[in-house]
Amino acid sequence: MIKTEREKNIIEAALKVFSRNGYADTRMADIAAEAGMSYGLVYHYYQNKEKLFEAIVEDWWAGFYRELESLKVGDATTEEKLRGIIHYLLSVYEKKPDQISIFVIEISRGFVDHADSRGKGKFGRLFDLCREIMEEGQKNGFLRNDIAARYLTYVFLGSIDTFLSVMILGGEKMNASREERISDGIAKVFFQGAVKPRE
Amino acid sequence: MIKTEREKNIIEAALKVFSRNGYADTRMADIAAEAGMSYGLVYHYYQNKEKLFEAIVEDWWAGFYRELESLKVGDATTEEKLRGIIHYLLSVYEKKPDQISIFVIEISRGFVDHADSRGKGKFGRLFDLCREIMEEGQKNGFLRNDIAARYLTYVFLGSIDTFLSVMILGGEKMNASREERISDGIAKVFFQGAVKPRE
Amino acid sequence: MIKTEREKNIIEAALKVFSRNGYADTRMADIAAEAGMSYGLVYHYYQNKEKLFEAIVEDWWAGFYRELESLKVGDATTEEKLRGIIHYLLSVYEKKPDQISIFVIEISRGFVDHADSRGKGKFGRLFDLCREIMEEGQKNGFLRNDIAARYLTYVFLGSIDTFLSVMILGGEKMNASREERISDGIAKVFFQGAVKPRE
Amino acid sequence: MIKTEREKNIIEAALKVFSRNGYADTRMADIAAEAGMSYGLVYHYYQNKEKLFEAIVEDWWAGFYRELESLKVGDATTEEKLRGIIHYLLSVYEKKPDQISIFVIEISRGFVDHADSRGKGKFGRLFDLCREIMEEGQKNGFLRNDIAARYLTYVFLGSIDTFLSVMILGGEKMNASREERISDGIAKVFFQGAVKPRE
DNA sequence: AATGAATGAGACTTCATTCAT
DNA sequence: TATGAATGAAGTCTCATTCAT
Repeated sequence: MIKTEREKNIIEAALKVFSRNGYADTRMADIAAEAGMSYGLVYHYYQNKEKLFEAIVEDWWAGFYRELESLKVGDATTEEKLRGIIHYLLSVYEKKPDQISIFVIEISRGFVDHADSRGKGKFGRLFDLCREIMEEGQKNGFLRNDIAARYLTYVFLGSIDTFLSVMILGGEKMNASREERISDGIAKVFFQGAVKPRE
Repeated sequence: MIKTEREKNIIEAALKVFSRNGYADTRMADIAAEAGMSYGLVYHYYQNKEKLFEAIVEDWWAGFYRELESLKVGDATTEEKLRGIIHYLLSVYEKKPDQISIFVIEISRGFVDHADSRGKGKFGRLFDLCREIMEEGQKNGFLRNDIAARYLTYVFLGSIDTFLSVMILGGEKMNASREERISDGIAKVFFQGAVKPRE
Repeated sequence: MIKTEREKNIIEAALKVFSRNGYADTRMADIAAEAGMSYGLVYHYYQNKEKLFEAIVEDWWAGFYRELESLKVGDATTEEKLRGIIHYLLSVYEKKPDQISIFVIEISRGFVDHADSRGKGKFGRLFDLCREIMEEGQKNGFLRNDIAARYLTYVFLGSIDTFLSVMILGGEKMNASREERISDGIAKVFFQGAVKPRE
Repeated sequence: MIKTEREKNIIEAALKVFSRNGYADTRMADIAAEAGMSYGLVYHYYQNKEKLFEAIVEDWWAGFYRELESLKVGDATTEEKLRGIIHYLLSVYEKKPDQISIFVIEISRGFVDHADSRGKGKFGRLFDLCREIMEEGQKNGFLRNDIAARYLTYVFLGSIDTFLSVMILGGEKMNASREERISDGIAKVFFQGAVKPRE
């Protein structure tokens, strides 16, 4: 899927506006204005608003899956893999907060709407991939197996998701050291629990 | 805030439709139809769509805060309090899934929009209440204090939120025994971590 | 046309609200609120908004005609009669500014609309009565007859009308001495002209 | 303020419909139909009904002020200047009766409403300009100064206004010779008074 | 490629009026 | 008499989308 310069412009602008206003409150004209072109031209490249949104979502998932898959098949330990996911998501937030914003606001929730038009299936695939890593971790004895792998997945992804949400909500800036601290916090709680270990 | 029968009708119908279609895709006419009345009557009771939505949100938070506050000030242990929150949210889901749906879809995300009109401040208060319980837990030595209380809060609420989201997404039915199992799963992971305890 | 207390309440309230907001921007509910009753009751006495408005207009014209007719048939001089009209209108403004406001805003202009529903014919009758006085004045040699009586009428009524409009616009309060001065100003210009008389 | 052809179309159509039905009873759809286009297009050019109306009013005043200012600063006598104003207004009526109609029906009265949105301030400026001419006339000894300049202004403008109103009401057609006669009638009464001069 | 004029479905909302109580 | 719940016609306005240029 090679993109022309124009297409990249549009996607970038759309990302910004969708993440700022949400899908419903975004007008094609806003996106065009943000991209510095007429809205007619946006239609030249993207059939309609829905398709444009999907293109963004597509981009997002494409990158995410690439990362996830490579993590999954790699020979890292389960802990490393899961830390890798946390790290990946937080680093995307650091570099492209709008993209995460779309993910959080429209995809991870909006998916309820419109059958699959806004990514329900894709979201399911994320869960699946993650769950497979969990199952692997249970099989190799690292993770507890008195709790279903999918439950572990929910807790895990939910934690990250809420962190991201809160940061987006608060308009918080991210930087490498902060990311380090947060990543570690999520990982620690997830792996060892919130209860203070007995000395 | 005493409500007439009609007002209850409307709120109930609105809850159903908003949770089914999301705020943006809900028409006042749909709500009126669901409530079996003309849309004019809806306007007789609620100034406009936004205000009607707010009334629902208000109801939700009112109930939630009541529960949370009573949990917070009670003399239960930190663990019991946190389990109480999990239990409360899952049980509301069991009894009134639409209400949780609104919470998850529109409030916990939509709050980004519209300044506070969709509950950003209220959401903040939830976080605060929860964080205070965490701080108490840290003070009394139950919870680890190498991780900020607000981070613990995020992981905790994020886990529950994702569970709820996934169940809503999947249209899953809840029942008491299932609720028990899920509650326990979330609590276990949160308290003891996902790592398999060494025997 | 005997009116009950209730009917007088309504007319008074309607007068106030119509004059404040204009016909189109007045809601039946506003009138009812102003009258301290439910709008259902307003309908009990007046068939609809149009009819209620007409009743007010009717009242207004009834009083005005009574005055005009009595002036016309009286044995006062033409000058006295015309001064009488000026005086009457200004004194009504002093006592019931809302009533004049209705006259000015809705009747003297709004009459263009709705065929006769808002008083076109009545307005014509005012012109006629006034013109007859002018004609009489021309006949008895007081008024110049190189100008059509109806033109004199327009100038005469137009002057008063504009005074009233400006006062209403400015929210100006009227009192006896002021009324005296204004009456005299209008009369002087109308009778002797604005040009400075040669000494 | 250069206007496209379309904008002129719209203004013209709006002028016609507003003057025919009044502001409140004019629907945007009517204007669009009159202009032979969809109502969407009207909104493409004018933000909303209020703004469209304002644009018309703006146009009207712009032309009027241009005339008035040039009259005021010219070196004509006071009498010529005032006759100039009468002539201007009547000639506009002759050429564009709708425009005068708007002025008379909605501006010169409707200004009471909506703060300034319908031209209260502009109307005040007209009074001021006219009053300045009156004051000049008083200073140079042409006009009587036992009557306030603003009172002279009211009588003067009121006379013209009523003529215009009556003609609009009667749907009267204007032509050059008639205009001549009316102009002269207004001027004569205003300058020399309605009283028959003693021979 | 590019523009933005043009269209019209559709949503929100108002408010006169009716009517059961 | 009196109330205000209930209805629905009608109007304003938005905005995705099409299309001539």
